[in-house]
Amino acid sequence: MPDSEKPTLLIIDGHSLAFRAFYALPVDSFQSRDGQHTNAIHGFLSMLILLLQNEKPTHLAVAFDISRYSFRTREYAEYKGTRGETPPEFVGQIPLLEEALKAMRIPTISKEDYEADDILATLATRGAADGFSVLVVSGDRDAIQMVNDDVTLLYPNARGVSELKRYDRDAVFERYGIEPHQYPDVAALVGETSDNLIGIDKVGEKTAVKWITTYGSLDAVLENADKITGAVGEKLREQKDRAIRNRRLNHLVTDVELPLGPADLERQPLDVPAVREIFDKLQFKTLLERVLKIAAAEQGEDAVTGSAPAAAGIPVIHTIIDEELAKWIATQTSNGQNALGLRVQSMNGEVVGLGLGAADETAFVPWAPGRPDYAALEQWLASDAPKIMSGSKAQLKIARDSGLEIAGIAYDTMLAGWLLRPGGKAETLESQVEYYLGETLQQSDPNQLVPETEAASPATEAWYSLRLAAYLSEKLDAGSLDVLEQIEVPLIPVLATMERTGITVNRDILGRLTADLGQRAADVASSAFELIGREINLGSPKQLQEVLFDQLGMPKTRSNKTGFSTDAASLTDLQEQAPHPFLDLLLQHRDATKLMQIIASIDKAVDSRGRVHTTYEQAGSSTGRIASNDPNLQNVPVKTEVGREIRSAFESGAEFETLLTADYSQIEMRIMAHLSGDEGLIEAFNAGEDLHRFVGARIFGVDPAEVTPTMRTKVKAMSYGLAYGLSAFGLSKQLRIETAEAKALMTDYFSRFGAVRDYLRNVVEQARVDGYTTTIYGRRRPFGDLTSSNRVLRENAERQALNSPIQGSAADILKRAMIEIDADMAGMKSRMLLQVHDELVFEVAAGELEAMTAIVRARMAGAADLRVPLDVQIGTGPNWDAAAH
DNA sequence: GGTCGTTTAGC
DNA sequence: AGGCTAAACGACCT
Repeated sequence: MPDSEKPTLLIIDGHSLAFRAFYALPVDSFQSRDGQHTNAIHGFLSMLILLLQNEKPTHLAVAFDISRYSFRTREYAEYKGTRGETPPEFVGQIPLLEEALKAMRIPTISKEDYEADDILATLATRGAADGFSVLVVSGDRDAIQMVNDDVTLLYPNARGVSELKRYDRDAVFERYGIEPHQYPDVAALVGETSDNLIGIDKVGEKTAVKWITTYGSLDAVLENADKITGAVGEKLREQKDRAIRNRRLNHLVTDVELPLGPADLERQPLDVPAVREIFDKLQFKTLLERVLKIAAAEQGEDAVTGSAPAAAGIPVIHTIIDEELAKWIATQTSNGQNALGLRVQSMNGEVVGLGLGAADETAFVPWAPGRPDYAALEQWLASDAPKIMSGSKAQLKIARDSGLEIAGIAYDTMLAGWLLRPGGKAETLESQVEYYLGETLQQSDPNQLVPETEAASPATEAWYSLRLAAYLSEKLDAGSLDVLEQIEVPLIPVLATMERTGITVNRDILGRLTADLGQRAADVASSAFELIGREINLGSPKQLQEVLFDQLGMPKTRSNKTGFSTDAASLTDLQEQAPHPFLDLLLQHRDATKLMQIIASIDKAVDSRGRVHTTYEQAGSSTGRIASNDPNLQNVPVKTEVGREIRSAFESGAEFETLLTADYSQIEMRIMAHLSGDEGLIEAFNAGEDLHRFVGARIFGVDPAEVTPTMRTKVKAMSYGLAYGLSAFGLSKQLRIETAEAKALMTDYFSRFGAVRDYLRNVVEQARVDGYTTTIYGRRRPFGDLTSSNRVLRENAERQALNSPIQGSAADILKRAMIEIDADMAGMKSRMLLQVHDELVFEVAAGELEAMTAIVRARMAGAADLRVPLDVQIGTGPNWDAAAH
């Protein structure tokens, strides 16, 4: 086989190259945030990248010494004894280097009792025998002995690691005048200072080479020692034991037993997220880019075959417009069994194309009104045949708007990515391709009217969805995968339907409220301006600070980044310390304008049919909750009278009988009772009595009937605060009581409900060990800061960790209920409209109230099997306020 | 025009 | 020094 066709095995002496890099690069210029030195890692990796680019190895490994002790030091204690202590700045870089290599999926090999060079020699020998072209990278001169027709040595020159000198057979001969296999014989005679091997006195390289070329080998030289004249001959005869010992020690072992052979060292695709993580930690920005670039290039080369596709690695896109489509789908899915990637392309809310992605083929189907017959495609879309998508909810909605039904959504990479890393920035298909696969999804530049780059085809996007799904599923733990498949994916069409349905809003009510509030705001503002003698922007914290603290000379409130706080709590405090009518007016103004804002945000979202459609953010929160936006219908006011008037504007649709609301009472406390197993709390819920009254009776040692409203308020605040990691200070602040009293309240609470305290402590402790928390259904949330030395960061993380399983489990439970309710409602006219964390809102069609009540109650109460019952409160009425209870 | 900080509505 | 959000606004920067 010609050399050019042989696979290339590249093997590297890790320590030796890293050590060279350490001395070649200035220590001080390479440090990460936390002061970790990185010069050796940087030098090593940049050399590695060059090697990957220039040599394009098909197989690759890095060998490391385990310690400085080996069979050689046992045989000759002084071996390498001249080497001083390893510099402390070097120590610690090796594990990080190994971590980086692991992320790059480059095998590292070590063997007890042997040196890295023995591992290299073994791999080189076996590789050569197996038909590889072998490249050895080592800074140890003994490695020269490995060189032969199949093995080339790359040796760092004096300038460090930026250049490697290539020693093949000819180059060795040119440099030393000997064959590579003779090198150890020469070295045995000359000695090797760096290994503390002393050679024959007076014998230098010139003499040694002359002898070896004359006689052929060290053995032959020693046999003919008598013939060598002069003082050097005398020394040779005197000191031949040294040469023999040296030769024994500098012989590299070529049959070390290794866990991996050359064939196991095939180049693997990078673990892109892991590479990002470690390079980020090391702060290697440009190196990261270079690594990802060559990784992408390698991927491309692998996949390019025959007629090359436009972008590297991506299968050719078939544009299919006729009956071939049916055949293509049937073939690619094995008649609907196998999943395909699917992407709905739209323009101005209309479907204009569909992308389909299989493992090795992709297809694009143009879509237009008056389109050809796509019966097979439509049938496949509407069937349960599995589809893998990215951001499917929005596409599902658009498809439905265009009269296209999509069922069988089996996977959504956006949700999978979120479950893997909840709470981060929302991912897009583009960012996922970049982040998880290290490749680039072509995007048209949204800032250019005539984009220079064309966006990727929906077919390509569908193909990427498929690849991402495979990657993400491997990364997800069993619990998260379960949440994905059992909760999040089934919820997609339910949410899509709710969003499309929307809820009727009575704009007349909103208009009236806005007018009233506007009038009140204006009145309050003018009174306020009169009081302070000038007109300011009451919405400007900066101007308020001038008025409050400079003009009116009020005591300073707690400070924030821009000065002193003017929030409601601070203003209420001020009102007590330095009463002033301006404060009341300001609070009233805030109240009125806030409500006006919320009304405006709802009002401007009302569509031509009088309904507002929120968008649920399914993959955004850290805990598993759904968020609502544009407009947010999860923060519609309710606590004040005006708030309830706003809610009264949300009505059932004209053809419906009533609105129905259903909510869980104290679901988070019930989850705490379940998770902690606290007998007292469980009894409280099973007793069916008012929770806070029951708990208050226990804590204050009175009969439930004797629990005063004050006692109840305190207990309620304490109970709710528990799930948030509330401190005695926070409790005292909220209840406006002394810290000592708050502390005593907490002590009393925990003396009665100790298992709750134990549980909360345990959650944090477990999260510290695991690095994440888990909900009842297996949803995870990772935490890094629980071990932080920064107290603020650590304590914040602790409170988040103790809250997450509770809030997250509650979210899981309502989601499960929604899926079940939606299924039960099949064939009914009534519709699910809103989700507000622990509440669902429905509009009920005539004659369906009884059935709906039964379904909703049964499914919500039965959504979880807890040690306490789940209490569901249901109410009905013509509007959201009236339907509340 | 974009981002940060503050404030406040809900759970 | 209380967990999870969305949204509006002012202030500041480019």
